Amino acid sequence: MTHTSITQQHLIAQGIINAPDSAKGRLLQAAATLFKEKGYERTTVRDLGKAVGIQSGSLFHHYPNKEAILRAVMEETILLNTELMKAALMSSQKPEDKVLALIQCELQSVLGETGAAMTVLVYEWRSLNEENQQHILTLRGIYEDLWISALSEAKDAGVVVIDPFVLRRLLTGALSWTVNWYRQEGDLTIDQLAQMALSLAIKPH
Amino acid sequence: MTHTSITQQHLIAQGIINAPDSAKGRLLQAAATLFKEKGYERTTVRDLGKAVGIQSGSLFHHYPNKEAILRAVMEETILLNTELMKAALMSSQKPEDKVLALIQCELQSVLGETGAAMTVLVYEWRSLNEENQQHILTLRGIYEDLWISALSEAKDAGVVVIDPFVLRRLLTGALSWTVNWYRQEGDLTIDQLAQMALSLAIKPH
DNA sequence: GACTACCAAGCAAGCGCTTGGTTTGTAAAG
DNA sequence: CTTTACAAACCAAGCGCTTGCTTGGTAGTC
Repeated sequence: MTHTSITQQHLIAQGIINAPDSAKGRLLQAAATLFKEKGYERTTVRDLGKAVGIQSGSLFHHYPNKEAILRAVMEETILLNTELMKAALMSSQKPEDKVLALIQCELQSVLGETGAAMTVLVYEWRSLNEENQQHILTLRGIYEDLWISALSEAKDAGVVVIDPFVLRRLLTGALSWTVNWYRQEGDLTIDQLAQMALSLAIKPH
Repeated sequence: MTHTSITQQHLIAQGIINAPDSAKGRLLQAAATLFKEKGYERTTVRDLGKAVGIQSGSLFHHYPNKEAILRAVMEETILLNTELMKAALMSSQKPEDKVLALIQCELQSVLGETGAAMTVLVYEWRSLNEENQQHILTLRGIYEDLWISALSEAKDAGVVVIDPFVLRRLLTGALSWTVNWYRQEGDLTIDQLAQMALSLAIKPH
């Protein structure tokens, strides 16, 4: 079921993220799912232990505390998706193609396999202490820079009319909110949705 | 400081919502602020008590349990903002003016005085049990119908190109997300922001 | 034989909420 | 104008339970 991309394999080989079939990897996957469904606060360490089949106390052999698990979930997904976005950008030349690639990529992140972790990244950052928030914010900065430079290019090319920073923020909300309504089973494909989102962002040529 | 609109006064007079200077009203305002800042789960009844200057146990004289406070926060803000939106729609005729009115209204809801409660409404509905979720969903349905019919009108008039339901959902995300980045102190006014959002939603005449 | 991964048990703190009793506001009865 | 009555609003204390996390010990592996 689980599909491991080349990008993901590179990061695993470098020891940057955990393999999804390792003990830590399975824990993080389960944590992401639970944190998304119930929220971080409502998820207990006993829930986490049960989800991976160990006692709650044994979790603390892998992570010093519950918050470190949340941080790891966020850290791994932002690192992975930053790399995926870089890869997607490389195969696009025209500014509007780049923007479409970013939209597709972000929708895949949010609605696909890493969706649970991405949702947690977006909606649970309040549960981190200041130090961890700062850490995740730094990683997110790299990701956001990719967006800003692509949108700025598009604006210079004349296909985008409003300020790239405002546009990015409006898109962030629009795209991340899809997790609350989009269903794979429906008629609307992710690519169709990406096209619709693109049609909002750019003006007709 | 607090501005009480005519619409709000009507709802108070009818006993539908609590006056902001009543005991319950002040509790709900404090609850909205705390729930927004710390999240519902991280806010304790002792926090709530301290915020309004009473013992935590005394809260249960006004509401049967903590969740009822959350529900009341959501209920009052959705009722108020539905009425505000109806009022805003009445002074607009052209489809694109109606859409702009809705965008302005929703941004005011999210970024203005009822902002805390609106944020709670959007982000904390998971903390309600099924029955309360259903109740709030029903109220929200009335609100959403106003949006859908305005967007459908705009589509029939040819100023909107994508499906009204999808567009509404993309707008929901974009507009509610503003709470995470928009600051009153900056250069960007709410009306300017509303214009930008409108420029995404409709195509130039 | 050292190390990793785990279990079984439980502790201290914090949680939502209850209880029994006191104060306060209001309004009719004397 | 005072007295009596009563309910609403609140306090002080704490109960029962769940929480994140710790501890001491054990099974399996290189």
